[in-house]
Amino acid sequence: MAATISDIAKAAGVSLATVSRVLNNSGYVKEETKEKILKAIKDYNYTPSAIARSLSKKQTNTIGVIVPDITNPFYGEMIRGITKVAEEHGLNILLWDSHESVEREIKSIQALREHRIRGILITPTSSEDDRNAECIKNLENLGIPVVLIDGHLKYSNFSGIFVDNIQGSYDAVNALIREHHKKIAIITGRMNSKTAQERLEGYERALLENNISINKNYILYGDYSLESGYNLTKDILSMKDKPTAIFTSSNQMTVGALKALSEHNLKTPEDISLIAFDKVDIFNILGLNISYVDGPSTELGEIGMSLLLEFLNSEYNNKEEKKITLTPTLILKGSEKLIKK
Amino acid sequence: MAATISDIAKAAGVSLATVSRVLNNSGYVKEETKEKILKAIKDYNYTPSAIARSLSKKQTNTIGVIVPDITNPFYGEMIRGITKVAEEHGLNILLWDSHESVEREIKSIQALREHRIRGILITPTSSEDDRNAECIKNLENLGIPVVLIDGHLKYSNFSGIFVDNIQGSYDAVNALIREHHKKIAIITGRMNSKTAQERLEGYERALLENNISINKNYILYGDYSLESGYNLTKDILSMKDKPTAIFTSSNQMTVGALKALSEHNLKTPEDISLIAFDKVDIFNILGLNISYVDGPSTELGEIGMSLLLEFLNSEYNNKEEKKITLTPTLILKGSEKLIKK
DNA sequence: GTGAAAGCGCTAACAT
DNA sequence: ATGTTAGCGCTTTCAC
Repeated sequence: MAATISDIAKAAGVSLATVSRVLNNSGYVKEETKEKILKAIKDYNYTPSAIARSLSKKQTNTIGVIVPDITNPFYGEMIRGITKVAEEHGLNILLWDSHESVEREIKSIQALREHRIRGILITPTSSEDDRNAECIKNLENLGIPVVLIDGHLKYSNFSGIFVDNIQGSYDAVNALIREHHKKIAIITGRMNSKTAQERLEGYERALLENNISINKNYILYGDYSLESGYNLTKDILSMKDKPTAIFTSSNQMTVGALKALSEHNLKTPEDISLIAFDKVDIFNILGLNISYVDGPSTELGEIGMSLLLEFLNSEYNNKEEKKITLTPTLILKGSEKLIKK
Repeated sequence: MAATISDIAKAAGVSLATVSRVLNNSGYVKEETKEKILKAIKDYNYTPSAIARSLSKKQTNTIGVIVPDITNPFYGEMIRGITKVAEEHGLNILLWDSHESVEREIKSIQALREHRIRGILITPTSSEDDRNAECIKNLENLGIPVVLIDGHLKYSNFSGIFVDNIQGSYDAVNALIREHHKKIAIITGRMNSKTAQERLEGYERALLENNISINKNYILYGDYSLESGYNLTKDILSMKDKPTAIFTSSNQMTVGALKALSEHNLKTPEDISLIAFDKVDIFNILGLNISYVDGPSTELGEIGMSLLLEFLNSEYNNKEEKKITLTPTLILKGSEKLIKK
């Protein structure tokens, strides 16, 4: 159906090679010949086939992106960062949403491999599972550079751009302690995620450095979903020795926590204090003034893509791994305050 | 770097054709030969090239998706719907974010054309611009089926899945009128969008049917951005003859409106009533109880993709256009109430 | 400046 | 049941 390069060659009365030259702006072509070819291209509404070109060049111009949840604006912003940089370099994005499932992650990687992507950007769902790590190691062995964004893999010798989760939650919990909170609960993620482990670590470190002993009951494990944040917060609210503050370690769980508070007609910080990891724009827009640790979503995407470009441009050598860590900023809005009653 | 089909053939001591047969499960292959080939595939960590396959078959397995704003969860959910159905049929998604810009939309379409996508799903940014319509008409002429999702194009003879915007806002405004509101403002979208036009039309129709004359001052034109919702709401609040209710016609603008209200320390419905078009999950989670017209995001994606599949499976004939319209549901939460002071 | 021809990795007749 | 071969649409040497 669509015109091919030889249709154009025929129409312009030249050879394929010449058409290819004007298509790629390579080699010398007489101005007059060029005109003829350009006209034929227009007449035929011709667009070169990236497929044929890729096969011939033995290289595509697409990169693969795998995120855990496309409906989470955090990842939407990350993708914007990625595409911004990718576009500047003529790269297309093949997108997959893993739905926080390692199985789907692996399937996605397989599909991307078939498409001979130049490189891959991934926020892995689990850092404790052998399967995704192996699968991704495979890519590297094939010479396909991999950049992790804000998430780790087992055997962590992968390049990537990360957020200093330990520092982030350490700062957050310290802010609570400075307000004289002693009973601080944390709602953290699944323990097969290094991110969750680190956020917990920052929490514990802050407590210990301040000689506050760790109360296991105050450590609640969610799964990054709104529901888990909601349920765990209800659990917290029904404790006999109720915490005076909650640290929620992901945006969806924070929303769930606030839902629970709202249902109980509790306000922050009057009734209970709260600091969140990750921004939820709407909170502050609505004047809720929730303090939070700001993980730079768009920046993660931009820097991650730039890192990948470095690998693509240099002769890629999977021995030299490169890790960049961004330190998140603690934004205090008032919800951390301890209101004496 | 990566192994090819002939590496496998050599390793297994058979011809390319036989390997191809087991790869595609076509034709007869002796069980024993098959075993050998499968083993070679494993040994070489071989994955067939979708590129080469596409070129040979003269058909890819990717479809293009263009949305106006990937950071908007509405589109995230829509994409989930699309990918769910696409995956079941072995289709990959090449994603583009138009950033609400026709120029970017056109560039995206060009990139997708180069990749010889099977079909395209698009939520166009403007329905008044000749350029995107022409560009997309072009695709159809090439035999590439196009499905619009929740957005129109100039010369509207395109297939697609839509939301009954007129009915949606008609219902919403009627609900306000039933509460005895007479002064109702609308914050609608850019007038180059048919969606915005329709939402305005429903508004006007409801007023007229109830013998409420239309006050031009109460019709405010935004651009779907949070900022515009915010600014226009501030404008409303500073009117001498202030409306008693606002109808916001997109989720981001609703957030902006609520930001303005919150800054003015105004509550809904006590100080001013409000109904929104599109759900903002967080509102209701936080107990804000904002009434809204529910546009079914995931469903739009699923049905849109299914429609595209129909076109792909049947001999595609661009003469028979097919439009499906979903009627949105009005969800009343209380924010529409008129509180007498 | 331009053309001829090989080759990219695969599929699909057509042979055998 | 398996092999041979042409061809998909393009790029890229190498000639001329």
